[in-house]
Amino acid sequence: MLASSTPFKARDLSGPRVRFAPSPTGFLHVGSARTFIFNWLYARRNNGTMILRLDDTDVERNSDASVASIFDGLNWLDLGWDEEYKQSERLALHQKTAQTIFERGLAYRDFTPTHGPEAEKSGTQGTWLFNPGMRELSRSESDRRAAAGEPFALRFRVPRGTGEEVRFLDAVYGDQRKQADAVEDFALLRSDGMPTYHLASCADDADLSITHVIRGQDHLTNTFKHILIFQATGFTPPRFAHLPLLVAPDGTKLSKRRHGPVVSVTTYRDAGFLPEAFINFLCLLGWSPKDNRERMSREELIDAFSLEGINRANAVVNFTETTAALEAKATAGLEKTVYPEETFDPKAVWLNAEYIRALSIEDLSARLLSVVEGAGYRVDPARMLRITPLIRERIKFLCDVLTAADFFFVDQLPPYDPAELIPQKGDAAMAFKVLEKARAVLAATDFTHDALDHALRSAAQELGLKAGQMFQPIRVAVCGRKNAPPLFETLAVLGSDTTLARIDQAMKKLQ
RNA sequence: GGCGCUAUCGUCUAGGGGUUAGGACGGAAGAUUCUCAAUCUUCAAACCCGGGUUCGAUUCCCGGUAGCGCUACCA
Repeated sequence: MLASSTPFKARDLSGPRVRFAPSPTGFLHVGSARTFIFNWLYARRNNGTMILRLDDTDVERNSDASVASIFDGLNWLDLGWDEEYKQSERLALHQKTAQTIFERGLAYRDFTPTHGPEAEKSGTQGTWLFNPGMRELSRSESDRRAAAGEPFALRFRVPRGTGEEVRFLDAVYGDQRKQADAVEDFALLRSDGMPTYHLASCADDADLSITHVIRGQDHLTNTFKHILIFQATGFTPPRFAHLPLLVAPDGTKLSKRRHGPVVSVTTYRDAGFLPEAFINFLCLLGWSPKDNRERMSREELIDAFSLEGINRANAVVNFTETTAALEAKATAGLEKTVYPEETFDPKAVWLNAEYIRALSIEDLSARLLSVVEGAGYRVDPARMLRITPLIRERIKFLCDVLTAADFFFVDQLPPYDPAELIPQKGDAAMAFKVLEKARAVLAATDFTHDALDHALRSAAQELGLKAGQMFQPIRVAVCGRKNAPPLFETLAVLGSDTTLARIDQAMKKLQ
C-alpha cells in the first residue's frame, strides 16, 4: 500500500526529526490531521524532517481501506513529508529491542492465557498491576515453559516498592511525574510474538532518531511507560509535546461511530473545503499565534508556530451531528452526499469562504469549472471566468457554485412559483407589465452592464416604478429565484437570446 | 475505583495580582444596496465553586466540583 517501504531520501539528522504515526485501523480523522499538521509545522519551522510512519502492528484491525483513507486525507492536505516507514516491516528491530530488555532482566514472560478486552472492565475492580506468579517466575522455569512451546506475552518489569518516580518534561504540560508503583507491567510482546504499540513505537522512535514526539494528549500517561522503555534500552528519550484533544460538542472524543462522517478528513474534502482553509482552521484549535491573527497563510503559520503556543485544554470541534438519513447515504456511497453548511464548525465554514474570496478570479474559476464539469455541465472556461466574480462573494464552498450559478448552466430553468415574479407592493398585472416592458427594451439594448443599467432604470421610470420593483420580476424570470447575483452583470453573461426567451416563458406563466 | 490532565463569552482563544477582561466565529440591530451576499458600524455575551496568601485575586496556593484521558497481549 505504501508508495515505498524505504525512505525516499537519505536520513537527514541535521535538524529536529518528528513523526506522524497513525495506525491504519480507521479513516483519517480531524484530530489525526491536526497532529500531522502540528508535526509538519514544527519540522518546517525548525528546518527539520517530517516522517510518516504507519503504526500497523495490530494485524487484526489493520485494513487496506484505512491505509487508503489516510493517504487520501494526507494527500489532500498537500503538505508532504520527507521519509516514510511502515512498522510491520521493522519487526526484527522490535523483537531485538524486546530481547535486549528481557536479557537485562527488565522484562518477564507472562504465561497467563489471554483474555479479551471485555473481560477487562474498568468498573469497581482495583488497579491491575501484573498477573500474580508470573513476575516472580524463575528464569529457568520461564525458559522451560517457553521451550515447551507454551505461549506467553512479554511484560515490562516495572520497578516496585523502590519509591522510584518516572518523570519527563512535556513541552506543553510541563513537568510530569508518576510513581513507578502506579504503572502496570505493560506488555511489550504479544503471545503471537508481535510487538505492542508501546514497544514498537519506542524502538522505532529511537532507531529513526526522532527528536520530538508531538502527539495527542491521550498518550500523556502512556509516556511514563515509554520513558521506562527508553531507559531500559539505554536510549535518550525524545522530547515530548502532547496536544490537547479535539472533542465533539458533547465533550466526548471524536469517533465515527458516535459522530458520523463529520470527523473524517475526506468529508471536508468532499464538501468543498479548500485544504488551506481546513489546515488553517485546525491550527486554531489548541494553538494560537497570540496576536489575534485568524487567517494565516502557510508561511505565516510556519513562521508563527511554536510548542509554547499550544494550550492544555481540549478543544471542541463545533459541528452538528449529521442526520441518520444523510449518514446512511454517505455510507452507501451511491450518490455524492451533500452536507448542509450547518454540519461543519461555523468558523471552518467562515474561513473557507474567506479563502475562496482571497483566491484570484482565474484560480477560483478554474476550481469551480472542475466542480461544474464534475456535475455534468459543459461550460466554456471563458464564460466561467465571467461567472466567477458574480458568485465569489456568495459561496462558502466550491460546490455551492452548483446552487449559486445553476441558471447559467442549464438550458431550461427548473420550475418555479410564478408568484415569485410579483414585485414588492405589486400584483401579477404589474409583474406582467414589467416583463413586457423589459422584453421590449432589452430587445433593443446592448447586453453590457452600463447599457442594461441605463435601459432598465429608464424603463422603470417610464412605468413609474421603483428600481427594485422593476428588477425583481426580471431577476426571477431569468434566474428562477429571488436571490441571485446583481442583475445587469447576470444578464450580460446570460446574453440576449436566453434572457428574452426566459422573459417570454415568465410572461406565459403569469397568464 | 486508581492514576493523570484540564477549567475565561454558545464555540475557538488573548491576557494576567489592580484591565471598561481583548480578538474571532456565530447571534442581534443598523448602514449600504436592484434581491442575496460581501463590506462597514453598533450591541448582547465569559474568568466553575469554596477557602487561603495579599492592601487587592479571574490570575498564585489548597480543596471541591465537573469534564476528559489512561488504567488491553488497541493504538
